[in-house]
Amino acid sequence: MRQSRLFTRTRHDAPADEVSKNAQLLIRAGFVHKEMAGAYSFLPLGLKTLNKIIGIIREEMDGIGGQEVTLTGLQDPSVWEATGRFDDEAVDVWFKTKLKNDTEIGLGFTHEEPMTRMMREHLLSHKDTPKLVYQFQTKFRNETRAKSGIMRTREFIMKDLYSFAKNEDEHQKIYQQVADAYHRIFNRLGIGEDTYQTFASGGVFSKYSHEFQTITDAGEDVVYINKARKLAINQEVNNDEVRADLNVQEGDLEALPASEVGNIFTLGTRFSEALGLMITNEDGEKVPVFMGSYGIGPARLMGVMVEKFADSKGIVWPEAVAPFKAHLVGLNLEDAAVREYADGVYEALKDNGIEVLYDDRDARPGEKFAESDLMGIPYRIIVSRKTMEAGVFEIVTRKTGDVRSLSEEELYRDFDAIPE
RNA sequence: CGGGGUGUAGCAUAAUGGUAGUGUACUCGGUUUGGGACCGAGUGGCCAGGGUUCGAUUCCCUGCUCCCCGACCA
Repeated sequence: MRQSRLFTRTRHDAPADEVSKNAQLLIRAGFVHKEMAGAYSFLPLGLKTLNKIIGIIREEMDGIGGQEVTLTGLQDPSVWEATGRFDDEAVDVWFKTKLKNDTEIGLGFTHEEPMTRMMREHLLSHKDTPKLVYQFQTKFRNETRAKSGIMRTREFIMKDLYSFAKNEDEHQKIYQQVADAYHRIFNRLGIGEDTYQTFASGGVFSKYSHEFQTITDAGEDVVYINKARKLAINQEVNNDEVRADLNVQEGDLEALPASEVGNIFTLGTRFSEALGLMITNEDGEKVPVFMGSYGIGPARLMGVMVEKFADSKGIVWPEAVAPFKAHLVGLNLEDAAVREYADGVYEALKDNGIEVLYDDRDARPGEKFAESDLMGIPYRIIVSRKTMEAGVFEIVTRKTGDVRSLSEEELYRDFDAIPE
């Protein structure tokens, strides 16, 4: 993409009403726009990154047999009343509104109820399980206090997966498969090292649920971690009983701030019983489906990555999620020969399948470098009169600042092999 | 939801009971051209409603907004 056509601009100063690093940098770099408290719009660069995160999650969900759907965000109260969750006393984050005919409806904050009811039409036999169904869908939560930039908002896309098993044994296998997929996702996003599968409070059907907590100073939670064993316990369940269960001493745990980037939860038959999602088992008996739910917030992940990887110059994206792999920065473009040369490099990079943002603007070098650093694209390719005459390309790795010269042939052939 | 703040130009900020200054951004001209350049000229602003006052951006009230701390986050 030609930067001269990008409608967003960067800013020197962060808006005064943003305190979090993620929002400050994402706004300064032109990735997001704050519409109101807890509601952010995604601009071209931000949407590219968000979609890359979503793409990775989607690949891993598909990889374990997940089938993607999109449920409506409008919620029928009757299905929620069946589980007692339409009551504002039971759930305090509801956004509710009314149809023109005065019928009350809700805006979905999660989708267990409608998903469970919908599946009544499709799951009838134990032969119909296991099934995994997921979506990337906008959730609305009327949080009393939005905070931490894009990490805690009132409207956000969530990947929510629901699993349907014929019994608890089958469910446990799925649960583990999803946990494994989550680990792969966080590894691919470059935060696997600092992301812990964390014991958290369970429910009626399981003693524990699991959160995936990424260590970051921007985190809202505190988790107790034993790094050697890759073990973590959420503050809310860090007690004698749980530590005994996990065979860990209090003194071996380190309290660290963390952000919850995912969770996996055994629902059991709570929803299937309440909503009548029954299947016929091998013995001809009607039994409720054994369910699980599994969430990941792509935008929160994006915020966590900014928080963890940014440096004093700006954002540093992992290659897997950067809006572009390369930032082609053209200098001396007022010289028609250099511009023609740079344009050619841009076309060649695209022809070689390299996602590239081409700074083709007639701006000064310092400004271009500063903006490039702010945006955090992993590799900067500089072309100028100097590099044109020398017949080389100057490659700067954003993360390390390493500079190297490559020939044209090396650039196109070895780009993927450039070490970080 | 409890407590505390906040609101001035696109953005960041200053001053002020007598209609507002600076930086940046933007426009134009000129000089520049490998780390957000320099000179000159220009455009552009007091959250909303009510009150006090000769006069309110300023003081008071109400509302709204946004931020922070706490609670909450199934």
